[in-house]
Amino acid sequence: MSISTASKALNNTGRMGDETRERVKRAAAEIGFRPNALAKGLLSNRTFTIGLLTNDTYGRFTLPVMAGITEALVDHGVSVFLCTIEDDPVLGKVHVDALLDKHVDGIIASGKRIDRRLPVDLSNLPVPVVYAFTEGAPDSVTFCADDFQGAVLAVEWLQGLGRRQIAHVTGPDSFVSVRERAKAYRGLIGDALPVMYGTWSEAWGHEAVAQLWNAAGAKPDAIFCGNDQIARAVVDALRERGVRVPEDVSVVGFDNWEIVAAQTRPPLTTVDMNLKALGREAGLTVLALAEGRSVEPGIRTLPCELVVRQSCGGDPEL
Amino acid sequence: MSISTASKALNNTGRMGDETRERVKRAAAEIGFRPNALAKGLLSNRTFTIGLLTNDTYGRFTLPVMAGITEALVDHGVSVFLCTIEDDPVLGKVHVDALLDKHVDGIIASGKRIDRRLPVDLSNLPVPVVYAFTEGAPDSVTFCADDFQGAVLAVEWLQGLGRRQIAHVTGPDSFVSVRERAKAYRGLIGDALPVMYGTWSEAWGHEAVAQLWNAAGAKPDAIFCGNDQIARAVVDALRERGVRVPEDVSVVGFDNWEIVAAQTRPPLTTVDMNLKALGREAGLTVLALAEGRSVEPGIRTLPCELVVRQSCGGDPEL
DNA sequence: TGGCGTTGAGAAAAGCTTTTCTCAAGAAAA
DNA sequence: TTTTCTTGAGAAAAGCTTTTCTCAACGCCA
Repeated sequence: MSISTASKALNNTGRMGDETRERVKRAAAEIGFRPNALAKGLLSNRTFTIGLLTNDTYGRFTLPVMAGITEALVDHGVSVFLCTIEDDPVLGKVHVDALLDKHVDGIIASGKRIDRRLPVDLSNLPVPVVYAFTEGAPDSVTFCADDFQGAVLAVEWLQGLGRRQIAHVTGPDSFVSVRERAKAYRGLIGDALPVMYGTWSEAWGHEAVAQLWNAAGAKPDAIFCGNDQIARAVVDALRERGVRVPEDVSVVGFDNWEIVAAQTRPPLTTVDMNLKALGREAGLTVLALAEGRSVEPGIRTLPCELVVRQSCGGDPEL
Repeated sequence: MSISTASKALNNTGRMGDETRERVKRAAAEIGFRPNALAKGLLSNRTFTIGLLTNDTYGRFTLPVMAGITEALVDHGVSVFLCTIEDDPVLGKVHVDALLDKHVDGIIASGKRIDRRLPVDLSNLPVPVVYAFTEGAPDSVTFCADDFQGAVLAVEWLQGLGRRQIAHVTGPDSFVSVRERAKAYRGLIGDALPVMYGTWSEAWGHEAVAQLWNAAGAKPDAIFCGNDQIARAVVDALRERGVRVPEDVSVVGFDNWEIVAAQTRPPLTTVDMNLKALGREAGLTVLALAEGRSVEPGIRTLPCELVVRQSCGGDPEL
């Protein structure tokens, strides 16, 4: 039996007797034959591997993205190299070179904020590059969450519950995400209350509540927080002051970071950025590019959704 | 110029004039020549890739392990496929098959607890397998943290601070880690106080404090917690009761999960399992096996270390 | 000057698949 | 019976490196 005949039998190509084809397949199954992906890749210029580059050490954002990528691509036989490059350009180059040497079919760049670039140059690479949750090069394909729409979702939810004095405690206004969310908030509630910018820490959540409650005048009946850590601290701080959540004040977070949102007492209603879906899209896109299909460049924003738990009141069934 | 001469020039092998060698190297650098790793792998049976298999969705334990692996191997030109297989045997097989097709040099299995196996059969694979923070097959190489020693570290630290009534609030006793830590605790403080088994949740931390403080008799002056989430809840619960940490009660956690330990008020003194070092060792070991060096099978425990913050008092400088 | 050793460089094979070409045999048509 | 198709199967090349072998040329010694 010649090698070429066997190859054709297994790939259902070429012309041959059905009986021959079956016989080959049986024999192959019997000896547990595995075609060597390296040889195949050498020939076809497709390795069915991609690289995921990130500077997100804790995997806070990258892990959901990675999960989405894998979910979308594992069925296509694609495996993913995860490269955590911190913010080190040298390390970045080492990893990118390793990926290129291995002839990955494409690279997805990810990160921990959408207005910063990875410290590596990904232009003029011989493989397609897609950006997910990090700033992309001009004319590249970039996926990110719709911060504006997410914030609208949160604030409208609070308004729908009858809340009118809605405060906004958020992160540093150097973040585009923060400014987008603040803009959406402003658009819905006007200029009655100031946006409270701070750091992404629990300490700031406590501090902000202190500022709000120590000030003279009416207190907020709802607080829209820039992330779940702040929200958690806000909830804790309110409880410590004897303010009931959600009866007296509704609190909504951002990120749906399970590990924080679900452990807060009461568990947080929060905005989920759908990072997994974002990863899925990015994975399918880089695959399309690898297969030579053309993809319109530009920034694609994916909608957020609200995950209702108990920190706002309202009927979780709705 | 023949291809073979060029190859020898670039690899500093073969015999040729220095001038020729230099000329080849210059030319290669000029055109940005990259040897094709696929072709090289086809020939040498080394792909400089390994697979990391895990069922730890949140990356709580796997990410530090991964960071260690990468850190140890990136210098050797090795890239790592990360495969999150949840607890799905089918998904596990899909990923393992994909890895084998791609001829990874080895596989590292990891997980979220050291007394459970991944839902995949990794015996009789054509590549070496190393286990890190998950239960390994018999006669395999397995790395895990020394829970007993870590617990000793924690309790002795409390004792060194003069604490005598040390409670132990921990997770379910179905976990080997929990039993190991409890055993170490027992060995040091005797049977005076019961070990309090519960769940790995903040709720349990609150509940446990309630039980301890609602009971009649003397209160503990220290609490050794089974993980940082419990420790955080314990600290919160104590504060809510007006008990001062660390003045009245010292609290020590386990895991050194930055995101929890550093945000707790006060920040947690906690046991670090050195997962990064564990990953490094696992990476170097799988590399050694891939290179044909022989490695003694067995379980290797790596020592934990105590990270001193402020929840115990004592001088962090010591 | 003939033989031998050395040195530099090229040829060829191996590693594994897939694809394209070629070819032989058998069947159908003339 | 001879010619023409059709069908099934094998040969060969390509994809890229590395390694082993071979070979030509040159210098040196006898």
